[in-house]
Amino acid sequence: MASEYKETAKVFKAFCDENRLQILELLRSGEKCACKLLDDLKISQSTLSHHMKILCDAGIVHGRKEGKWVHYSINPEGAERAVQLLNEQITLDITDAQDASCSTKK
Amino acid sequence: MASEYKETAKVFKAFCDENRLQILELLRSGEKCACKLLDDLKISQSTLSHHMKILCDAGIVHGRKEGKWVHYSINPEGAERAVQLLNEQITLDITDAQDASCSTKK
DNA sequence: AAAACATATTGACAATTTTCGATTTAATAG
DNA sequence: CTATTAAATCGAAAATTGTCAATATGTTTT
Repeated sequence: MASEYKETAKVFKAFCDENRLQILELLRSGEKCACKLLDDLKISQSTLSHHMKILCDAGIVHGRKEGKWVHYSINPEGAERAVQLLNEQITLDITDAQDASCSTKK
Repeated sequence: MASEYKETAKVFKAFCDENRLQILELLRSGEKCACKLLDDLKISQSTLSHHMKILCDAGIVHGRKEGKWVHYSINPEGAERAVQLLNEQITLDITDAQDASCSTKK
């Protein structure tokens, strides 16, 4: 259960960097080649590659290799999984016993 | 639009730390006092306070002060906003012109 | 085969985040 | 009013993350 946290954190880290959010914005209009993404971003090629790895490892983005190019796109299954995971984090659990008392008594 | 990214990132950062994920897990069963959270976590009081600030600033958690205690709970509106925001990041935009070509021609 | 090109990897450094102990603030209890 | 208690803030250290230049890898073109 403890290691679940690490995996969960990994998914949401995909959305925690401004450059990655901009990359996702670019991919929302459809599949894009890495070289196209690089044109629109103010980062180096190696930095882009680093961010694409994080997005892919989180399952949010998929890379399709074609010759020397890689075409990236949003992965619908990974995206859906992220939404589901987020819902799990914030949905109240009505089955658990409610113990609202302070550990230090009033 | 650029600063939108920062605000978006701030929300998802709430879900990117293992301790914060555990805190949310504890809050899923209902409102909890900070002192109660501290009992269940293996972190110092100041570290807990730091994480609660991040969760509250992201709008995911709400703190209710009662005397010298603070009772924390998941904020349903903030949680809903996070889900909405996540959907915005990953939902394909069918209105945008699709230009899938490489910037470097084949 | 050699040159050119797109992307990935490496290594170093900068920036940010997490953590804790010490202190401060604010509230209650004696 | 003083002591005690819960939580926030501060300052510094440790850990993680983001960044780039240089280099490596794999592919295509000449």
